[in-house]
Amino acid sequence: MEKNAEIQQAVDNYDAVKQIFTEYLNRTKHRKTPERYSILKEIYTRPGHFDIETLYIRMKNNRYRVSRATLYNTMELLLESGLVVKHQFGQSSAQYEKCLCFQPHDHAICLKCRKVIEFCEPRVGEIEKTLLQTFGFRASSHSLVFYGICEDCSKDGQADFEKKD
Amino acid sequence: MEKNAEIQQAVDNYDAVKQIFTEYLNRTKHRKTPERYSILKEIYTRPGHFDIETLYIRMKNNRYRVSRATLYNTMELLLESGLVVKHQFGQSSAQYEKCLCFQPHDHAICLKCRKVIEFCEPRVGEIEKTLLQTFGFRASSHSLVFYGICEDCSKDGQADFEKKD
DNA sequence: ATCCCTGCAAAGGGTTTGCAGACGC
DNA sequence: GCGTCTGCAAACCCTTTGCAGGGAT
Repeated sequence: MEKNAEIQQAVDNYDAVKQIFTEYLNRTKHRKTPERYSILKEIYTRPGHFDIETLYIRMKNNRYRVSRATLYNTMELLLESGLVVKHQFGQSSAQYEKCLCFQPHDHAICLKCRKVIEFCEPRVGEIEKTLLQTFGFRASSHSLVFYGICEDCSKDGQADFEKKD
Repeated sequence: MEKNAEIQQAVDNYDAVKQIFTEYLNRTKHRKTPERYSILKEIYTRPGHFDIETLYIRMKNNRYRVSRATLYNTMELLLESGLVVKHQFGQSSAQYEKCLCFQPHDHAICLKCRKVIEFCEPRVGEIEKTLLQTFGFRASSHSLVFYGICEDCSKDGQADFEKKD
């Protein structure tokens, strides 16, 4: 329980993450370039989801000079090292998220304000078991996304729905 | 129970679907063009998932003349009429599937052979309820996809894993 | 000094759009 | 005949690729 909190804190700490990344780069014989570390830093010092274009703009505003090509390239390494996860919500551009993958979690996206809610769902694990029993399918990962209306937007526009009695 | 079977048969029947589509076109004041019906027919007389390019080739081989633009356009109508659902697995092209949406279902995709398994999961509905209670989020739809190795591919390549005792 | 990595720009693939002609209404 | 739908091709967006120069090792 408290161990999880510790881990989570480590995740938010750039130095710890930097070390993990360095080990990954050493292990896979990739060069430790300043661009790669500045990208990692930018990702880990900001909360939430982001796409490549957003990250590109953010880094540009922070006086870093990185090309989109390098961003795509580096995201690949971060994905493989498990420091980042990638989501493909709908048909728009891919969304990335910092994560050490200790806790796979799921998402609910508001169709009005595009807000993303994150939550953990142990029952998904049970569904996985059923999948194995029924089809012999061994799941290694999953994606669960709910689309709907969040609480705030529910209050705003659909107040009439509530009155219905 | 048996009613479901009846419904399912109706779904597979082009004439029944044609009528539903016609009603939709009337209701929404869209024109009933031959292209739209031939697309609907092509979709409903073949099983499984497909993408636009596959559908385009298939129709070309069947002496139908439709452009990709019309396919995209018509898919939009079929989506809105509930006769087709759209999936975005990964970052490749969108996958479509015939469906009257009586039974929303989920998918498991084999990372080796790309086979898609379909299954229904009532527990997802329970997760939806939790989402409403916890965050006040009203889900209107969802997407649940498992990635892993199917039974067949498990036998092929990972036989060693089974022996482990 | 090697040769991987970077930045730039062009190419690529899927989807959308603009336009002129066709045809459902 | 009016106004929408079609086919074609160009435009579009996100992502990948090719190439020459630069920097990590």
